[in-house]
Amino acid sequence: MQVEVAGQKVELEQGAVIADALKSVLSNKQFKNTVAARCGDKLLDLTAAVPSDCAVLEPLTAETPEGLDIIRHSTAHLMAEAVKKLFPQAKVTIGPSIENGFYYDFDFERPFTPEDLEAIEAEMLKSVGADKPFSRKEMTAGEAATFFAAQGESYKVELIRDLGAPQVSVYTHGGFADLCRGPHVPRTGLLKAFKLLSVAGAYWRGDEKNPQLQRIYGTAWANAKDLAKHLQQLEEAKKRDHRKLGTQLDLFSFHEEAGAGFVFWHPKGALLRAILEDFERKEHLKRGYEFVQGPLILKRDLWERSGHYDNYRENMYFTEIDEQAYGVKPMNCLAHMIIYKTRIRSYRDLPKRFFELGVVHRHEKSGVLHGLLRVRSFTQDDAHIICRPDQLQDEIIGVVNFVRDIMKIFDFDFTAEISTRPEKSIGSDQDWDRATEALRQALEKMGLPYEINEGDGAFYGPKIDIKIKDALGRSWQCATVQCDFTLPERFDLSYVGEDGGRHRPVMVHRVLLGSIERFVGVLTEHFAGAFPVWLAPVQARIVTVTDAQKPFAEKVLRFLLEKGIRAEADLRNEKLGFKIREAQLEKIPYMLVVGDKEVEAQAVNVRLREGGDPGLKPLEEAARMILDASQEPFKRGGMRYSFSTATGPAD
RNA sequence: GCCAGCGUAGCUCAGUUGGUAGAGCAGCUGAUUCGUAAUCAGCAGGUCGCGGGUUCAAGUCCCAUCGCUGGCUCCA
Repeated sequence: MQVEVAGQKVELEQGAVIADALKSVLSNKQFKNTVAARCGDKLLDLTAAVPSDCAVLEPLTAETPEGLDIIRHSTAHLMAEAVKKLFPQAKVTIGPSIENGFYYDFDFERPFTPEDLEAIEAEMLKSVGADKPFSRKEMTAGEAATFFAAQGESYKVELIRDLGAPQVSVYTHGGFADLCRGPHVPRTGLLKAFKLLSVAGAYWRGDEKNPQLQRIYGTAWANAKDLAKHLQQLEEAKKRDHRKLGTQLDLFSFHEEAGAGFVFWHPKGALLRAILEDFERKEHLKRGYEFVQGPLILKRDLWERSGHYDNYRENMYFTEIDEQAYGVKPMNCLAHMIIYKTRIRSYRDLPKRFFELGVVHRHEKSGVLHGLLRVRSFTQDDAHIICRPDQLQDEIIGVVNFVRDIMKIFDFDFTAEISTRPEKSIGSDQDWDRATEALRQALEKMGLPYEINEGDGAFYGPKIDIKIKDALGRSWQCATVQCDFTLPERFDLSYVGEDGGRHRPVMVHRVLLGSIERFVGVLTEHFAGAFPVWLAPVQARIVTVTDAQKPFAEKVLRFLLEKGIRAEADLRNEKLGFKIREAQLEKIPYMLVVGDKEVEAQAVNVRLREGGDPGLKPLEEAARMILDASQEPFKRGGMRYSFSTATGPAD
């Protein structure tokens, strides 16, 4: 048969081995770097036969994403071999490749220690040195089950049973055998650049009710250089960790004596929040939102009626006032619905867009708290849009547009997901289908790529989740758009239609930044603490050279403050270099040096955080420079403010 | 909540096999008046997260608890 092998037409015999086929066209060096092969969308072991329907056969090196993935997965096998050798009682489960590396879960009588990891790593290196071949063997499911049962590998037996396939593959290298679909590198000698990183508990099949396994995480790369680079990046990421920067920049703190997951905002952090909040208020007004505000606690009866008590109770705080039970709000929707219901609404009044920077409290499990990114008390930039069913699509598009504009202003990339009905939920299948479809169509119309997250919706409706990444590449949900046909029903929301009859509106829950706390956290890491001028709590610091310039420096400060610039003056009796250093460490965008020359010229000497040095500038010009810079993201943003007004259908 | 690791001065960290706590920075006082990332000197600062226990003796060992970190599960 004719096959195009690595770009060359080759005549192969039926059943020819891939490695041989590749060897015939590749140089020795190229072949040595080949870890597997691809035929169409199939990834294959080098030891496999060329499939009879294969037209194009490509070698995969460690440099390709697929090749790297195979290296990582193979390294997981290598680790499992080492673990079984050192701890024969450990049972193997699964070991996939993940971003930057791999993990493998073991059932073992005790947790692995850091010393164990060292021993395991040493054992892995031995196996690499021995350069053992990975060999694949096909077995019937029955044979494989018997084979693994004989070794006491009960998890593998369970996997074989659940796979339900008649035929399975078993890979062996050295004395170690593992059930796996493959493919793998041909020899352990190809796995050189890896490091075991940590141990963690993980539930079998990700279910809390299952036994907890011992998971070992590792990272693996094509070569030592890439590995070193990655480890270096991990170090770099630590430097931009918002928890560290939060202390360094004096933005916020946490206090054991006050309670876990509660943020204390220091002056600069509180100012940063306020800047974000002002920005949001303005942008919401431009888009036809109205401000509302409800109380922090509401009677428990209301939470029972809304379904929160049944579905969200374990995340709520409760209290009692005058022998009456109350719940602290974990969400803002109830107050907004109550406000909606204070009068009869006409179809002409819709959509109503109620916005609130609402403080919510959620009892998150202790183990999930994480700096600002996961707290127990936070402020949502929350809105509820109550509209007619025929307006739903446009409203969702409006919100997604809003999200896109905002993310552009902050210079964030984001990914979108649609989450569908979870097991624990309320409402009819029909409503869920309609709402899910509305969300899907909105993203389709806007041409945004998205993934489907089955069963991950809120209990009252499906949602679009927008995620952005932190310094370590972990994704955090910020914006979310949730359709809700259920709460309007439960709270009997209505509007009077053109026909004079009562109709049921639809409600959209949505947040843009998600929580101010989380957003500040991600923002801090995104900019490594060097906030753009429009967000920087301190935009300019005046630094004097000696005490002699104090009066002029104070004059400059008043001038800048009057212009609306967030400025402060460092008048301390310290050397200029020292004051510059401090301002630099505080990541203040503008340093305005004032010495005798500047007093003489009635000007300031501008130094930039980024390093440039615009030099001597008259006060007016310096102020304009700073104000211009703080407008920069809005100029490039291209915000869209179109929205439907609440006047109903054409008159 | 679960698994593991960690909690020493405001911050960053030392502290030997158990022998009774130390540095740098920050702070305070004084000197210095200086041109773009650290001026010098002195002083002060700790119930070693909190509570039990073992021991002649605990920052060090054990138990419990609170908190933090990395995961798991869950979520904005």
